Amino acid sequence: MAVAVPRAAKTQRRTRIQAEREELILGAALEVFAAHGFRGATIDQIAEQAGMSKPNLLYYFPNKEIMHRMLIDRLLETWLEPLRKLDPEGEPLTEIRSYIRRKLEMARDYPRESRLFANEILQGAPRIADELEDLKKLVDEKAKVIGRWIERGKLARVDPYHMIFSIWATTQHYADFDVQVCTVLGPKRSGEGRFEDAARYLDQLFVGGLNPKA
Amino acid sequence: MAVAVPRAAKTQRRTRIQAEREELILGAALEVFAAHGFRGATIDQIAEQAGMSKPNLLYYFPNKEIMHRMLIDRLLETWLEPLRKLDPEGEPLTEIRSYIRRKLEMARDYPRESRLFANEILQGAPRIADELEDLKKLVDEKAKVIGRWIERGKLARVDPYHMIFSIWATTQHYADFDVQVCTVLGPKRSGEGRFEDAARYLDQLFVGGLNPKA
DNA sequence: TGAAAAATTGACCGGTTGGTAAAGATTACA
DNA sequence: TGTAATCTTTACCAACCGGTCAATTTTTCA
Repeated sequence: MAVAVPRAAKTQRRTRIQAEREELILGAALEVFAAHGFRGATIDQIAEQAGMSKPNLLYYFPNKEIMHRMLIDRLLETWLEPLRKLDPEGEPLTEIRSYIRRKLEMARDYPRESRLFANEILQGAPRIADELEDLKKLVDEKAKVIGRWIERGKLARVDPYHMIFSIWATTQHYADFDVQVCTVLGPKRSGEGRFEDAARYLDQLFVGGLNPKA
Repeated sequence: MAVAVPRAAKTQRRTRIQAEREELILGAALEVFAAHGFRGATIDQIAEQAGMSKPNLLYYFPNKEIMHRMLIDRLLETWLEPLRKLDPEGEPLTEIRSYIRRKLEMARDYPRESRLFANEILQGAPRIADELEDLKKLVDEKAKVIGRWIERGKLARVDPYHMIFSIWATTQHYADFDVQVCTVLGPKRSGEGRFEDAARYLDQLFVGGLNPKA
């Protein structure tokens, strides 16, 4: 009789338990979505990971899509922060280098978020077409900045878009393809030090490749 | 009564229809697995893509795993060919540049294979642990070659393993993240010319980054 | 403390999925 | 041509999956 949908209660403020449980669930969902993709993840798995029953989980999030959507939204917010921080007034090569460093740190510290995103893009981004348009706007803006740097002779004459792609690709690779990276590096080199090696290498690669001397 | 399992018939050679149908099915399976991942793909989808009924498909491949396994095996065979071709006797920078070009061509011509592999790695490579070990051996071998080139002053002093990772990442990015690449480039630049632009950029990046002058 | 609100659970439901059984249609070939 | 092997289809099943319901337990707070 009584419609008991506290999650959707419009004007009602959230309980302490609500806030805690929602965080717990989102963490579990991130783990499972990142590991199996949207279709491959089951609500039961997420519930078990969160240590609760399926109906209990569904009491907080009415369905799978909403959990996924919330994770994607939250992800994009923090994920694009390094690119937003690219400072048009800064020293070009320094800006690019710290962008690369920050992106690599994110791959190290938030691999699940990276894989969540990769899963979604890989399967054609069916649920985030709008967000990709926003991403395009940000990239357009930053590509212009990079273009101006090039005009001023501060960087080699490269395509700014493909430059950004190559930064994304090389840094996120260490999160998305972690299993492959660790297997290939072998047990001795696949400790956390691999990120320092990667940072050193990428710095060499991009400094060499983007220096305007050529 | 009679066990009718012609696919598994040991010593019997394959029918013409068998060969045709198996190829048809594997093509359909590649399409669906690449788009949805192993778990996300359904036998019904694959059967429909192949234009036949599900039981008919299962007459040729007894289950989903076997189709997937066969695709992965076939994929790795051709996928690693460019790396195998890296010639220890060739001119180092030229060898690397053609390796990059070949990998980029594969991303352009076989994007489904790339996505199939990416899906598998992304989800922890549960079904191809053995194959990854073989991959490691090949990379170990080629890393030594690259190491010798560096010792001889033919390449900048970079980590060969991370160098290979960066080549994989930047080239496969154009297959795996195609949706994102096309959205960001916009309708005008996302034609097939994007691969030529990518080739030009990657050539600049790696030639600059790997030149031994520094 | 007590009662209302919030949180949790077990039982259940309709649809999907991987896979099977068995009978019918087609093809190869002696 | 006849028939045995191969191929295809219809009907089906058990397990799983997303989600609901109603009842129970726990928490909040007047």
